[in-house]
Amino acid sequence: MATTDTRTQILDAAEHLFAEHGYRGTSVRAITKLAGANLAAVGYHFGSKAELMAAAARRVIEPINAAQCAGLDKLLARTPDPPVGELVEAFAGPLFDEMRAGDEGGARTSRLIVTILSDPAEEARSWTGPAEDSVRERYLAAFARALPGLSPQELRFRMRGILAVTAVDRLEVHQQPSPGCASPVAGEAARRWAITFLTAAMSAPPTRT
Amino acid sequence: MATTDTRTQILDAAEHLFAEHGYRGTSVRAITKLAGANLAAVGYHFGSKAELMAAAARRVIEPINAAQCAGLDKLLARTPDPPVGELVEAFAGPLFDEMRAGDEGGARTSRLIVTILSDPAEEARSWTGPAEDSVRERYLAAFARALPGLSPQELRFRMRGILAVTAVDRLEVHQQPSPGCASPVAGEAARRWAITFLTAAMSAPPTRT
DNA sequence: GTTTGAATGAAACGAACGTATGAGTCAAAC
DNA sequence: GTTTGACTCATACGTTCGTTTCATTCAAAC
Repeated sequence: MATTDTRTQILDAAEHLFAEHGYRGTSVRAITKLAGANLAAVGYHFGSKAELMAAAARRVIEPINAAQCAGLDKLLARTPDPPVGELVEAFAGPLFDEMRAGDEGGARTSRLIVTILSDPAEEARSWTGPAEDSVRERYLAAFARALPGLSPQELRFRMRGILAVTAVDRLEVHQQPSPGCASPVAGEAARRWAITFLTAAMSAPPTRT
Repeated sequence: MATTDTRTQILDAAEHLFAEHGYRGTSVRAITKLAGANLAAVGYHFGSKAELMAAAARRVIEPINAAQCAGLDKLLARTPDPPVGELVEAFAGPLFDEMRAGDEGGARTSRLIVTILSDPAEEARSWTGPAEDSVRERYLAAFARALPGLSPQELRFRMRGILAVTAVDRLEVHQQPSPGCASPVAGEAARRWAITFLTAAMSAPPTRT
């Protein structure tokens, strides 16, 4: 118990701090201090700071990946050609669902994902496993069937647009709290706004060349 | 000339490195080495690393801000209620135009903007002047007229979505080059894809509550 | 009771960082 | 010819970083 406890507390602290300050902006000392652990514990349990980041990222992303995968399976079980809106919801929804999971700890989950995606540090891009790629490719194929006439390049552009928009609340968090607008717009409202926004965007007719 | 030359070369190098590796991932030593200048030159010409970042950001953002402002002026001179598509183009267009400006140096311009917007370092958020806010507020008002029935909160969400999507190519650059898809999709194609994508997204009916 | 091995703790290592200092350079002003 | 002031340079300072080392703790196995 004591073993797992320290490991888990370090992971929790790392998730929190990496999400808030990025990879380079977070020191191992700050993580162990927040976790109430010794400085050397990171080296002992994870090997290095980069591997700790990878472990924290895996722990956060795996359930989201699984949910995205299950959502697509459910859709495809019903019809071989799901409509765009449902594909968007199945893909983008889990990113917001995780936000509501924990009472308060879940809020930083999606922030960590976006931090990793946008972190300029090289260490943040080395750990992506084949699971993420495979899910993305499956959605890509489903969207391609739902949006005939769209070139593969433009489709990929739009897929990346989905990821970018889910990053939106993080941009808000990083900026000074906008006056006159409650910063935590509640995960549920943001989720539905994003799906509205993205469904319309994905459904746009191909750009004429 | 020699004075301005060193200052400009430092600015160029800083723009390049900040865009690629972020604020914390870029050392003053790396900047001065790339610029062919002495380490102390940063302190002399700019005062500190944070002020250098602010100067580099200002140099990049000011022309974009001016273009966004002029574009809106031109639209409003024609009609008091411009359509959504033209508002999107006037707002998002300059972010891509700057990309094509320099032969190759312009490509990093928009990347620097996104780096600043998404950089977790506190220093990256302190310098935003009143000019940026005023332009954003003017567009906000114009979009509000073009999209009646949209709550102010959802409108702000969508505005942030525009910024997020223009960040899209940066996410691509940070990831390993996607196989089977030429990474530099040419600024012009990305520009038109983004405008298609965003016009449809902004034009979506309000999310029903 | 002794041994074992995982886990923790305190301290230190070398490297890299942002910044500061003071001497040196050089064209223009006088 | 001298002085001035903007600029560049080599170097050093103090801090913080990721990592390593080694002694210590402590429950379980023998």
